[in-house]
Amino acid sequence: MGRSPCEKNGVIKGPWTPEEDMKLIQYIQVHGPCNWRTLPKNAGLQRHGKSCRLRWTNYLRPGIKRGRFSFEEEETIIQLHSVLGNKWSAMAARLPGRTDNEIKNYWNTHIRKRLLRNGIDPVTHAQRLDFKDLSSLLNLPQINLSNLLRLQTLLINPEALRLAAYLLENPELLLTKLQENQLFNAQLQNQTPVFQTDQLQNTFDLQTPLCNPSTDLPVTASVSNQSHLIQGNMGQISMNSDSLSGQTFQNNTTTFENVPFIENFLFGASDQRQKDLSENISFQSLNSGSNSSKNFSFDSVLSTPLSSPTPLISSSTYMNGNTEDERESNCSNLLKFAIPESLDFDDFI
DNA sequence: AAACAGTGCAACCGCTCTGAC
DNA sequence: TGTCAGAGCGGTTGCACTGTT
Repeated sequence: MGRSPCEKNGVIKGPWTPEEDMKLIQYIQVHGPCNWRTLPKNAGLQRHGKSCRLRWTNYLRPGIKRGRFSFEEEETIIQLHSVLGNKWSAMAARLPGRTDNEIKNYWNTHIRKRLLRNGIDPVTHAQRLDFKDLSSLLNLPQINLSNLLRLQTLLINPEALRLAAYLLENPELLLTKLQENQLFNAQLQNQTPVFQTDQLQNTFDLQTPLCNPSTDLPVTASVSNQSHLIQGNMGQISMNSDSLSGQTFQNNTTTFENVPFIENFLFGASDQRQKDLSENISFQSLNSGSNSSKNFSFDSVLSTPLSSPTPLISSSTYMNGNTEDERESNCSNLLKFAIPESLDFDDFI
Protein backbone atom coordinates (compact mmCIF):
# COMPACT_ATOMS: atom_id res chain seq x y z
CA MET A 1 0.00 0.00 0.00
CA GLY A 2 1.18 3.51 -0.60
CA ARG A 3 3.67 4.93 -2.98
CA SER A 4 6.57 3.25 -4.65
CA PRO A 5 9.94 4.16 -3.20
CA CYS A 6 11.80 6.64 -5.36
CA GLU A 7 15.15 8.35 -4.96
CA LYS A 8 15.62 11.98 -5.85
CA ASN A 9 18.75 14.00 -5.14
CA GLY A 10 19.92 11.29 -2.81
CA VAL A 11 16.71 11.42 -0.80
CA ILE A 12 14.32 8.50 -0.74
CA LYS A 13 10.59 9.16 -0.84
CA GLY A 14 7.73 6.77 -0.51
CA PRO A 15 6.98 3.97 1.89
CA TRP A 16 9.43 3.17 4.59
CA THR A 17 11.18 -0.18 4.62
CA PRO A 18 11.58 -2.22 7.81
CA GLU A 19 15.31 -1.55 7.65
CA GLU A 20 14.73 2.20 7.61
CA ASP A 21 12.29 1.89 10.48
CA MET A 22 14.86 -0.04 12.51
CA LYS A 23 17.55 2.56 11.86
CA LEU A 24 15.24 5.36 12.94
CA ILE A 25 14.04 3.54 16.03
CA GLN A 26 17.52 2.60 17.13
CA TYR A 27 18.83 6.11 16.64
CA ILE A 28 15.99 7.71 18.57
CA GLN A 29 16.31 5.15 21.36
CA VAL A 30 19.88 6.30 21.82
CA HIS A 31 19.71 10.02 21.08
CA GLY A 32 16.06 10.83 21.50
CA PRO A 33 13.76 12.56 18.99
CA CYS A 34 15.70 15.77 18.52
CA ASN A 35 17.24 17.82 15.71
CA TRP A 36 15.35 16.23 12.88
CA ARG A 37 17.38 18.07 10.28
CA THR A 38 20.62 16.32 11.16
CA LEU A 39 19.00 13.08 12.26
CA PRO A 40 18.80 11.39 8.84
CA LYS A 41 22.49 11.86 8.18
CA ASN A 42 23.50 10.72 11.64
CA ALA A 43 21.17 7.74 11.52
CA GLY A 44 22.29 6.71 8.06
CA LEU A 45 18.96 7.40 6.43
CA GLN A 46 18.40 8.88 2.99
CA ARG A 47 15.33 10.73 4.13
CA HIS A 48 14.27 14.26 4.83
CA GLY A 49 14.19 15.20 8.47
CA LYS A 50 10.53 16.02 8.17
CA SER A 51 9.84 12.59 6.75
CA CYS A 52 11.66 11.04 9.69
CA ARG A 53 9.67 13.13 12.12
CA LEU A 54 6.36 12.17 10.51
CA ARG A 55 7.33 8.51 10.39
CA TRP A 56 8.25 8.56 14.05
CA THR A 57 5.33 10.57 15.36
CA ASN A 58 2.71 8.85 13.25
CA TYR A 59 3.84 5.22 13.17
CA LEU A 60 6.94 4.31 15.12
CA ARG A 61 6.41 6.19 18.34
CA PRO A 62 5.62 3.88 21.28
CA GLY A 63 1.95 3.56 22.12
CA ILE A 64 0.65 4.06 18.60
CA LYS A 65 -2.59 2.17 18.15
CA ARG A 66 -3.24 0.67 14.74
CA GLY A 67 -6.36 -0.71 13.23
CA ARG A 68 -9.95 0.33 12.78
CA PHE A 69 -11.44 3.00 14.99
CA SER A 70 -13.92 1.74 17.55
CA PHE A 71 -17.42 3.11 17.81
CA GLU A 72 -16.46 4.88 21.02
CA GLU A 73 -13.50 6.48 19.27
CA GLU A 74 -15.74 7.60 16.42
CA GLU A 75 -18.16 9.23 18.85
CA THR A 76 -15.27 10.90 20.62
CA ILE A 77 -13.93 12.23 17.35
CA ILE A 78 -17.29 13.68 16.38
CA GLN A 79 -17.79 15.28 19.74
CA LEU A 80 -14.27 16.69 19.78
CA HIS A 81 -14.62 17.95 16.22
CA SER A 82 -17.82 19.76 17.11
CA VAL A 83 -15.90 21.61 19.79
CA LEU A 84 -12.39 21.86 18.39
CA GLY A 85 -12.99 21.93 14.67
CA ASN A 86 -10.08 20.71 12.56
CA LYS A 87 -7.66 20.72 15.47
CA TRP A 88 -6.43 17.23 14.72
CA SER A 89 -3.48 17.37 17.07
CA ALA A 90 -5.71 18.53 19.91
CA MET A 91 -8.07 15.69 19.14
CA ALA A 92 -5.19 13.23 19.00
CA ALA A 93 -4.12 14.35 22.44
CA ARG A 94 -7.49 13.19 23.73
CA LEU A 95 -7.44 9.91 21.84
CA PRO A 96 -4.63 7.76 23.27
CA GLY A 97 -2.66 5.95 20.62
CA ARG A 98 -4.15 7.86 17.70
CA THR A 99 -2.26 10.42 15.64
CA ASP A 100 -3.51 13.62 14.13
CA ASN A 101 -2.89 12.34 10.63
CA GLU A 102 -4.79 9.15 11.32
CA ILE A 103 -7.72 11.03 12.78
CA LYS A 104 -7.74 13.45 9.87
CA ASN A 105 -7.70 10.64 7.33
CA TYR A 106 -10.43 8.76 9.15
CA TRP A 107 -12.54 11.87 9.38
CA ASN A 108 -12.20 12.68 5.71
CA THR A 109 -12.69 9.15 4.42
CA HIS A 110 -15.37 7.87 6.77
CA ILE A 111 -17.06 10.23 9.16
CA ARG A 112 -17.29 13.26 6.93
CA LYS A 113 -18.84 11.30 4.10
CA ARG A 114 -21.36 9.68 6.40
CA LEU A 115 -22.40 12.99 7.87
CA LEU A 116 -22.88 14.43 4.41
CA ARG A 117 -24.95 11.45 3.34
CA ASN A 118 -27.13 11.95 6.38
CA GLY A 119 -27.67 15.60 5.65
CA ILE A 120 -25.45 16.84 8.44
CA ASP A 121 -22.99 19.60 7.78
CA PRO A 122 -19.59 18.19 8.84
CA VAL A 123 -18.35 21.69 9.56
CA THR A 124 -21.14 23.02 11.76
CA HIS A 125 -22.53 19.64 12.81
CA ALA A 126 -25.98 21.06 12.21
CA GLN A 127 -28.76 19.40 10.28
CA ARG A 128 -28.95 20.77 6.79
CA LEU A 129 -32.49 21.94 6.16
CA ASP A 130 -31.96 21.83 2.44
CA PHE A 131 -31.52 18.09 2.84
CA LYS A 132 -35.02 16.86 2.22
CA ASP A 133 -35.93 13.23 2.74
CA LEU A 134 -38.72 12.95 0.23
CA SER A 135 -39.51 9.41 1.21
CA SER A 136 -40.16 10.56 4.74
CA LEU A 137 -42.24 13.40 3.41
CA LEU A 138 -44.42 11.12 1.39
CA ASN A 139 -44.88 8.73 4.32
CA LEU A 140 -46.35 11.39 6.56
CA PRO A 141 -49.96 10.55 7.46
CA GLN A 142 -51.02 14.14 6.90
CA ILE A 143 -49.84 14.07 3.32
CA ASN A 144 -52.84 14.10 1.02
CA LEU A 145 -53.47 15.66 -2.34
CA SER A 146 -53.93 19.05 -0.77
CA ASN A 147 -50.73 18.82 1.15
CA LEU A 148 -48.85 17.50 -1.84
CA LEU A 149 -49.75 20.70 -3.63
CA ARG A 150 -48.37 22.59 -0.69
CA LEU A 151 -45.29 20.42 -0.74
CA GLN A 152 -44.81 21.42 -4.34
CA THR A 153 -44.90 25.02 -3.26
CA LEU A 154 -42.37 24.32 -0.58
CA LEU A 155 -40.01 22.62 -2.96
CA ILE A 156 -40.17 25.40 -5.52
CA ASN A 157 -39.44 27.94 -2.85
CA PRO A 158 -35.91 27.05 -1.80
CA GLU A 159 -35.41 30.51 -0.38
CA ALA A 160 -37.54 29.50 2.58
CA LEU A 161 -35.35 26.51 3.23
CA ARG A 162 -32.23 28.55 2.78
CA LEU A 163 -33.46 31.14 5.19
CA ALA A 164 -34.22 28.53 7.82
CA ALA A 165 -30.96 26.71 7.27
CA TYR A 166 -28.96 29.89 7.35
CA LEU A 167 -30.44 31.05 10.62
CA LEU A 168 -30.17 27.66 12.24
CA GLU A 169 -26.54 27.40 11.24
CA ASN A 170 -25.73 30.97 12.18
CA PRO A 171 -27.52 31.63 15.44
CA GLU A 172 -24.84 34.14 16.32
CA LEU A 173 -26.11 36.25 13.45
CA LEU A 174 -29.31 36.74 15.34
CA LEU A 175 -27.44 37.92 18.40
CA THR A 176 -25.21 40.21 16.39
CA LYS A 177 -28.10 41.75 14.60
CA LEU A 178 -30.02 42.17 17.80
CA GLN A 179 -27.13 43.99 19.38
CA GLU A 180 -26.70 46.19 16.36
CA ASN A 181 -30.30 47.21 16.49
CA GLN A 182 -30.65 48.12 20.13
CA LEU A 183 -31.02 51.76 19.30
CA PHE A 184 -33.14 51.12 16.27
CA ASN A 185 -35.55 49.16 18.35
CA ALA A 186 -36.09 52.05 20.70
CA GLN A 187 -37.29 54.07 17.76
CA LEU A 188 -39.56 51.34 16.56
CA GLN A 189 -41.29 51.04 19.87
CA ASN A 190 -42.83 54.39 19.18
CA GLN A 191 -44.18 53.34 15.82
CA THR A 192 -47.53 51.94 14.95
CA PRO A 193 -47.61 48.51 13.31
CA VAL A 194 -48.59 48.81 9.70
CA PHE A 195 -49.49 45.19 8.92
CA GLN A 196 -52.92 43.72 8.96
CA THR A 197 -53.10 40.60 11.05
CA ASP A 198 -54.45 38.55 8.18
CA GLN A 199 -51.17 39.12 6.42
CA LEU A 200 -49.48 37.09 9.11
CA GLN A 201 -51.58 33.97 8.88
CA ASN A 202 -49.88 32.48 5.91
CA THR A 203 -47.33 30.37 7.63
CA PHE A 204 -46.03 26.94 7.01
CA ASP A 205 -43.96 24.83 9.31
CA LEU A 206 -40.86 22.82 8.61
CA GLN A 207 -40.71 20.44 11.49
CA THR A 208 -37.54 18.50 12.06
CA PRO A 209 -37.92 16.24 15.07
CA LEU A 210 -35.02 14.60 16.87
CA CYS A 211 -32.72 17.48 16.20
CA ASN A 212 -32.42 18.77 19.70
CA PRO A 213 -31.29 16.05 22.08
CA SER A 214 -30.71 18.48 24.92
CA THR A 215 -34.29 19.67 25.12
CA ASP A 216 -36.21 17.08 23.14
CA LEU A 217 -37.94 19.98 21.48
CA PRO A 218 -38.72 19.57 17.82
CA VAL A 219 -36.90 21.93 15.57
CA THR A 220 -39.33 23.92 13.53
CA ALA A 221 -38.81 26.57 10.92
CA SER A 222 -41.84 28.51 9.83
CA VAL A 223 -41.79 30.99 7.02
CA SER A 224 -44.47 33.15 5.52
CA ASN A 225 -44.57 36.06 3.17
CA GLN A 226 -44.57 38.64 5.92
CA SER A 227 -43.76 36.74 9.06
CA HIS A 228 -40.84 34.44 9.55
CA LEU A 229 -40.61 31.89 12.27
CA ILE A 230 -37.51 29.95 13.12
CA GLN A 231 -37.34 27.39 15.86
CA GLY A 232 -34.04 25.74 16.50
CA ASN A 233 -32.28 24.30 19.49
CA MET A 234 -32.63 27.67 21.10
CA GLY A 235 -36.39 27.27 21.19
CA GLN A 236 -38.58 29.09 18.76
CA ILE A 237 -37.96 32.49 17.32
CA SER A 238 -40.54 34.46 15.48
CA MET A 239 -39.63 37.25 13.16
CA ASN A 240 -43.01 38.81 13.27
CA SER A 241 -43.95 41.89 11.41
CA ASP A 242 -46.75 42.93 13.70
CA SER A 243 -44.80 42.66 16.91
CA LEU A 244 -42.85 45.83 16.52
CA SER A 245 -43.64 47.28 19.88
CA GLY A 246 -44.66 44.32 21.97
CA GLN A 247 -42.93 41.76 24.12
CA THR A 248 -40.66 40.62 21.39
CA PHE A 249 -37.45 38.75 21.86
CA GLN A 250 -36.22 40.82 24.74
CA ASN A 251 -37.51 43.90 22.99
CA ASN A 252 -34.97 43.70 20.25
CA THR A 253 -35.45 44.28 16.59
CA THR A 254 -33.22 43.28 13.77
CA THR A 255 -32.71 43.46 10.04
CA PHE A 256 -30.85 41.30 7.56
CA GLU A 257 -29.44 43.90 5.28
CA ASN A 258 -26.03 42.24 5.24
CA VAL A 259 -27.37 38.87 4.19
CA PRO A 260 -28.26 39.18 0.52
CA PHE A 261 -30.47 36.15 0.06
CA ILE A 262 -32.38 36.85 3.25
CA GLU A 263 -32.81 40.43 2.27
CA ASN A 264 -34.13 39.41 -1.12
CA PHE A 265 -36.38 36.85 0.43
CA LEU A 266 -37.78 39.19 3.02
CA PHE A 267 -37.92 42.32 0.98
CA GLY A 268 -38.32 41.22 -2.58
CA ALA A 269 -36.30 42.50 -5.47
CA SER A 270 -37.65 45.99 -5.93
CA ASP A 271 -40.61 46.66 -3.71
CA GLN A 272 -39.29 49.44 -1.54
CA ARG A 273 -42.49 49.69 0.39
CA GLN A 274 -42.37 46.05 1.30
CA LYS A 275 -38.76 46.48 2.30
CA ASP A 276 -39.61 49.40 4.49
CA LEU A 277 -42.22 47.32 6.19
CA SER A 278 -40.07 44.26 6.53
CA GLU A 279 -37.16 46.18 7.98
CA ASN A 280 -39.17 46.28 11.13
CA ILE A 281 -38.57 42.65 11.82
CA SER A 282 -38.40 41.58 15.40
CA PHE A 283 -38.09 38.30 17.21
CA GLN A 284 -40.43 36.55 19.53
CA SER A 285 -39.82 33.45 21.54
CA LEU A 286 -42.69 31.04 21.33
CA ASN A 287 -41.35 28.04 23.15
CA SER A 288 -43.13 28.49 26.44
CA GLY A 289 -46.43 30.12 25.95
CA SER A 290 -47.61 33.67 25.66
CA ASN A 291 -45.11 35.13 28.07
CA SER A 292 -42.23 33.16 26.72
CA SER A 293 -40.60 36.15 25.19
CA LYS A 294 -39.66 37.36 28.61
CA ASN A 295 -38.14 34.05 29.54
CA PHE A 296 -36.25 33.37 26.38
CA SER A 297 -32.74 32.14 26.95
CA PHE A 298 -29.83 32.95 24.71
CA ASP A 299 -27.65 30.30 26.25
CA SER A 300 -27.67 28.05 23.28
CA VAL A 301 -27.00 30.93 20.97
CA LEU A 302 -24.18 32.25 23.04
CA SER A 303 -22.63 28.82 23.27
CA THR A 304 -22.32 28.56 19.54
CA PRO A 305 -19.39 30.70 18.47
CA LEU A 306 -18.24 30.57 14.90
CA SER A 307 -14.88 29.19 15.80
CA SER A 308 -16.21 26.29 17.82
CA PRO A 309 -19.54 25.18 16.52
CA THR A 310 -21.77 23.47 19.00
CA PRO A 311 -23.48 20.38 17.66
CA LEU A 312 -27.20 20.64 17.19
CA ILE A 313 -27.31 16.87 16.99
CA SER A 314 -25.65 14.46 19.34
CA SER A 315 -23.22 11.92 18.08
CA SER A 316 -25.66 9.21 19.03
CA THR A 317 -28.10 10.85 16.68
CA TYR A 318 -25.49 10.85 13.96
CA MET A 319 -24.82 7.19 14.26
CA ASN A 320 -26.91 5.36 16.76
CA GLY A 321 -25.98 1.88 15.75
CA ASN A 322 -23.10 -0.47 15.54
CA THR A 323 -22.89 -0.67 11.81
CA GLU A 324 -22.84 2.03 9.19
CA ASP A 325 -26.14 0.81 7.80
CA GLU A 326 -27.77 0.99 11.20
CA ARG A 327 -26.38 4.44 11.75
CA GLU A 328 -27.61 5.68 8.40
CA SER A 329 -30.99 4.11 8.99
CA ASN A 330 -31.32 5.89 12.27
CA CYS A 331 -30.45 9.17 10.62
CA SER A 332 -32.84 8.79 7.72
CA ASN A 333 -35.80 10.19 9.59
CA LEU A 334 -34.02 13.20 10.95
CA LEU A 335 -35.82 15.66 8.77
CA LYS A 336 -39.52 15.67 8.22
CA PHE A 337 -41.85 18.44 7.25
CA ALA A 338 -45.35 18.92 8.50
CA ILE A 339 -47.49 21.42 6.68
CA PRO A 340 -50.44 22.79 8.64
CA GLU A 341 -53.89 22.67 7.16
CA SER A 342 -54.36 26.37 7.82
CA LEU A 343 -51.69 27.36 5.38
CA ASP A 344 -52.85 29.49 2.49
CA PHE A 345 -50.20 29.19 -0.16
CA ASP A 346 -51.83 31.58 -2.55
CA ASP A 347 -50.66 34.46 -0.45
CA PHE A 348 -47.38 32.79 0.17
CA ILE A 349 -46.67 32.46 -3.52
C1' DA B 1 -11.90 -14.63 -14.93
C1' DA B 2 -10.80 -10.16 -16.42
C1' DA B 3 -11.54 -5.32 -16.60
C1' DC B 4 -12.96 -1.49 -14.39
C1' DA B 5 -14.32 1.77 -10.75
C1' DG B 6 -14.46 3.10 -6.13
C1' DT B 7 -12.34 3.26 -1.67
C1' DG B 8 -8.80 3.36 2.08
C1' DC B 9 -4.68 4.96 3.69
C1' DA B 10 0.31 5.88 4.20
C1' DA B 11 3.01 9.37 2.80
C1' DC B 12 4.12 13.68 0.90
C1' DC B 13 3.85 18.77 -0.21
C1' DG B 14 3.31 23.46 0.73
C1' DC B 15 2.12 26.70 3.78
C1' DT B 16 1.55 28.95 8.32
C1' DC B 17 2.43 29.58 13.12
C1' DT B 18 5.23 29.56 17.25
C1' DG B 19 9.10 29.76 20.15
C1' DA B 20 14.03 29.97 20.80
C1' DC B 21 18.12 32.34 19.78
C1' DT C 1 14.01 42.26 14.33
C1' DG C 2 15.28 38.43 11.60
C1' DT C 3 16.31 33.59 11.17
C1' DC C 4 15.70 28.89 11.98
C1' DA C 5 13.68 24.51 13.54
C1' DG C 6 9.78 22.21 15.00
C1' DA C 7 5.05 21.54 14.81
C1' DG C 8 0.51 21.67 12.83
C1' DC C 9 -2.76 21.68 9.17
C1' DG C 10 -5.25 21.17 4.60
C1' DG C 11 -4.86 19.12 0.60
C1' DT C 12 -3.08 15.78 -2.54
C1' DT C 13 -0.82 11.64 -4.42
C1' DG C 14 -0.43 6.94 -5.71
C1' DC C 15 -0.89 2.28 -4.88
C1' DA C 16 -3.29 -1.82 -2.76
C1' DC C 17 -7.52 -3.56 -1.86
C1' DT C 18 -12.36 -4.49 -2.74
C1' DG C 19 -16.62 -4.62 -5.06
C1' DT C 20 -19.08 -4.52 -9.41
C1' DT C 21 -19.93 -5.49 -14.17
